[in-house]
Amino acid sequence: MADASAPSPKSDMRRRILDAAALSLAEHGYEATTLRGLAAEAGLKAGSIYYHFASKDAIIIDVLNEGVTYVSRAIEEALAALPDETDGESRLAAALDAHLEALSAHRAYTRAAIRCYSMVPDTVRAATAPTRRAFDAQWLSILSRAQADGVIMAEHDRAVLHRIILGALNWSIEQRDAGMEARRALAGTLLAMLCNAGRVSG
Amino acid sequence: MADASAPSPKSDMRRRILDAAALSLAEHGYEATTLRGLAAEAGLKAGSIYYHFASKDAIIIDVLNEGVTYVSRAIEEALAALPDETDGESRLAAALDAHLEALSAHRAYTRAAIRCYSMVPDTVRAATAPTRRAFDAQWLSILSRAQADGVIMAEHDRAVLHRIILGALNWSIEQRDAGMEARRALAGTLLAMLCNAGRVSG
DNA sequence: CAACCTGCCTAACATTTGTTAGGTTCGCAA
DNA sequence: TTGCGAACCTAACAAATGTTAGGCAGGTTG
Repeated sequence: MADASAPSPKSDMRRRILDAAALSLAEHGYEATTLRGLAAEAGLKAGSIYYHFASKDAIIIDVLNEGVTYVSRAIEEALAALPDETDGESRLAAALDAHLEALSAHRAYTRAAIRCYSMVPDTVRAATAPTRRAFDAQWLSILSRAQADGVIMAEHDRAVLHRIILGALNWSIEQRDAGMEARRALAGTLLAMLCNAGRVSG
Repeated sequence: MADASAPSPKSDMRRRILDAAALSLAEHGYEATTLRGLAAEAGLKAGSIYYHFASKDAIIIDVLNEGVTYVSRAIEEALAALPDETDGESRLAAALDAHLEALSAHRAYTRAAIRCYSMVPDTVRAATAPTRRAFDAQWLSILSRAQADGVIMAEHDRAVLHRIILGALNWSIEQRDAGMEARRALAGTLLAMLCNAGRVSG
């Protein structure tokens, strides 16, 4: 269950630093996230952070990767939990719900990952790019299957659908209220739009 | 036509500073945007910026407001240019196109406005909030009319539709290719999704 | 010529940044 | 008791930040 890289929870300080970094990144961005600020939030002094991390960027890399991984795993597990005979529309609905729910459940990490990726130094972006590419591939695969199942019309470009879905879902982190009611409404409306697009006019 | 606050173009330095700020904000964010960096880009020294602006935040406020205003005015003018008998779906399409085209045409300003708003100091956010509220109202009004015209089913919450549209459209600024072809595909697919949502399953 | 304004510059200020070197404290092992 | 490593601290470093005070060249106006 636990991370392979952390065989025993000798100290939770590393996690507290990551949590503080995620929160600061999500709210104030990369440059405004300072080691002294993180230290104060986590309950130690700035210099001590270097016992747990090699540099500021090493912290940011971990936060950004975790933010994407949370969502990716949530979708993967939600789909894996479905019965084999689940219809295509329900599978798509489960993916949308899982994505939105993960965004909300780990808001600091996901918000940091979404909003800070393009403002971060090249070295950090390079270190987090593989995780993001895998996540993109995951959604493209979902859309591919949805089209194969006839849930979404095949004439729509998957890359375009991908951008619309990602944009619509990820935009929700800018909103104040991330309540379950708002999430259901968003996922429901988006699903209806996806599943009916082109059926009438086409 | 010209700004009331700038009766004559005695110097273009103010605009060059704003352009540099928009570019820096769009690419690197608020804290990474430094007065010395802007000065170097605009072709003067850091201290001289204070002849044109009262502070760093005064520059940022202007950039963020302009970014929103560009899109708002583009939509307003596109709709005003339509014949009175234009059908609802064409009106909605024109709004989507104008929004996307304005994002691309003034990419630095619009990207700065979209990505930096929530990372900026409270004072800056407060100074740019009215412009954004007016823009929100503009889109809500468009959606309201589209529902009245029967283009979009009335049972969908306008606020939810608003978030989906804004998210899908604004997400496009993260992409490398903002070519006209990609814009048309995005607007076309989104329009199809909007106009057909619920017609079958409802 | 003198006075003045525009537009820019230089030089400094206090503060904050990431980072490092060199401790200190504490618990566990031999 | 001695030794040792984990976990943290203090104090400083050079560099960069927004901002300000004061000055200088050049054109316009009296």
